[in-house]
Amino acid sequence: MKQPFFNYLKDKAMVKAEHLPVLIALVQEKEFKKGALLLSEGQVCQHAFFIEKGLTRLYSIDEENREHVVQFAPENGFISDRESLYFGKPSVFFIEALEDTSAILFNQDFIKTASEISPEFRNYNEYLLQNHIRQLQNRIHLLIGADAKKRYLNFIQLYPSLTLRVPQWMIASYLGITPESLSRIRKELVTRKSK
Amino acid sequence: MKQPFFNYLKDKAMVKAEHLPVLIALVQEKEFKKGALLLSEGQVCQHAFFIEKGLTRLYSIDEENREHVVQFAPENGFISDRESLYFGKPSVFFIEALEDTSAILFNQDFIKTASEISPEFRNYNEYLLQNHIRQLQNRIHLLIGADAKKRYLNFIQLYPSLTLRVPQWMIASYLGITPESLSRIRKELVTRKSK
DNA sequence: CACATTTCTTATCATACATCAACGCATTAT
DNA sequence: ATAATGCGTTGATGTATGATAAGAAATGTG
Repeated sequence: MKQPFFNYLKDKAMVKAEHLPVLIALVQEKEFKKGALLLSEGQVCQHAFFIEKGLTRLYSIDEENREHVVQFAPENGFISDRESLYFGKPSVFFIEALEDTSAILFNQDFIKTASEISPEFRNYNEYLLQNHIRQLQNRIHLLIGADAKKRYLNFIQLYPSLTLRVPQWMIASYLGITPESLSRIRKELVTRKSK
Repeated sequence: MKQPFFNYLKDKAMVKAEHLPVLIALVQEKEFKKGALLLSEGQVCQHAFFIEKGLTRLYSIDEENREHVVQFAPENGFISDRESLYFGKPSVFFIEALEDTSAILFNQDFIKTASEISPEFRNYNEYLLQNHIRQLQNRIHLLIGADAKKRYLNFIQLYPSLTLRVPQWMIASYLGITPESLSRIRKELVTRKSK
């Protein structure tokens, strides 16, 4: 149990062996069936999730009932609504398991405590924040400056494994276009390449 | 001087009086004329900037020589290329003074040292990161889900003062549209309202 | 297995926004 | 003053993407 998270803390976050059992004892593990919601709109997000196995997405539903995918998180990824978690506001997002998923749950208190126990954890947590900002800024950059085809090409380059596991219409939603448009783009790319 | 930064640390970041002089001693102050660059593409960003007076923008120039405005920072705002600063990579961005500007410069070392000296500073720094993420996610959300008019209305609501100080074409760039389109949107809004 | 549901594709038409070009009005430089 | 430059506006036209609808393919379910 909790083995992937243990390994992740050890190898990626470089948490010292002595601190590992202490930290691990503070988190819960939970299973979610495909389609289950880890977070619903209106709830205050109580946990961040570390995905041990499976695949999840963060998305919203707007006034016109359209879904907008904000993020995917597969194995070894983190997912949560930081705004809700950190600021204690009701979330406007859903988090859904796209496959049967096993996740580690931890709250802000855990992050605080773990940061005090382990400087390595603290550093890694800051790294995660910085990295998150980097990704978001990159995405904004693409949304502002690149057309749909470029954004799609960037996506498959950045997340090749997701391209296969995630339904196309969700990728379209992530890219900010309709499924039909993505379908056209893919068609064009295939025929272009075969020339 | 450094008075505005001093006040900011005291009032916003809640840094204790005893720590203030120590921290202030570690940062530099610098003036930039309108049009001057605080950071150029290709450079590794060495500082984060706290704007005491004036106005700045972070932007990039793409292959087709188009500018894309990523962020504005007026008085009491922070601006930097976090990716370059934190990860030590050459920046793809420019930071420009849009007005005569007075800024406080500080590097990663300062943040580290200040965090060790003052827990309040550490907390505030984390708050800034979380808040940055919140803003970026919000913007992505708008870019994905809202049309240009909605994004503009959101902008003027969020940054009413900027709307007056910043050239329209830069706002258009920030919104991801052309200056011509923004001009038309504004025209439409004016005539709608007067009905 | 058969049936229902979801996902993907394709086609047609509609629209938001981009492009290109011209002009007026400031501001700045000569 | 005059010229030059930058910014905002407007009009004509083009293009990428959206909307709608229908069918094909894939997937799930009794």
